[in-house]
Amino acid sequence: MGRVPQKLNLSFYNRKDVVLIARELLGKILITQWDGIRSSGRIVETEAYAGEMDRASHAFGGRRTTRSEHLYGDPGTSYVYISYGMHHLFNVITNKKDIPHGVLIRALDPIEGIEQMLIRTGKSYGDFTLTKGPGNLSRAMGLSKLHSGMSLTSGEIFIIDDGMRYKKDQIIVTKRIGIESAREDAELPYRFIVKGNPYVSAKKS
DNA sequence: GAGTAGATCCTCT
DNA sequence: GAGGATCTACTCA
Repeated sequence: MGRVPQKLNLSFYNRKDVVLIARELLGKILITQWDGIRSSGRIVETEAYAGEMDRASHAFGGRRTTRSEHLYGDPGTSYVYISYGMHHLFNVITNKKDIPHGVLIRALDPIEGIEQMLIRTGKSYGDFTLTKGPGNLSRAMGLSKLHSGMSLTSGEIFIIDDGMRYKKDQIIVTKRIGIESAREDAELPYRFIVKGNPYVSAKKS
């Protein structure tokens, strides 16, 4: 690619089309850096959550609670939330403050800090479940609800663009998964995955 | 390989 | 007190 990697800045996150942002996040690199350890991975699966009109969103119908508060935060911040009592899910906040748009990062292709990820998860090298699925991903990267509300444009969590682009025929668009209770909105084509990547969630849509 | 149940805890009703 | 933007292990075939 030959391009200098650039950290995504506010002008990437503050756009209105959360579905477009979710699509563009494919191929970007998510990096966490704390305790002197750097871990990173290329994003290969995302889902868009489109605010108060989206039944699958925690903010559906204008619910604004302690849990979903960070969904309403500034663009370019994180929203980490615990599901089923044990899984941390990492989201990127988009659009603008008070608009609860977010992109759930569902899977990564690990690049740096794999040793550390293996230690965090207790898995062994070559295990594709390491960063497959939002719960595993957060555990491997060391993300927890302590990191909810953190800025992604400075500090310890950020996303860079190294110029890598997936071609149109490498990207598959499907409906979202794991949100059966969202009824008809579960059918929306808001999930983006990279074709053939072994770290993409195995679960069928 | 497909289908199902259990784990486990925070949040909302 | 119920249920969830999930994962794993176990069953059956």
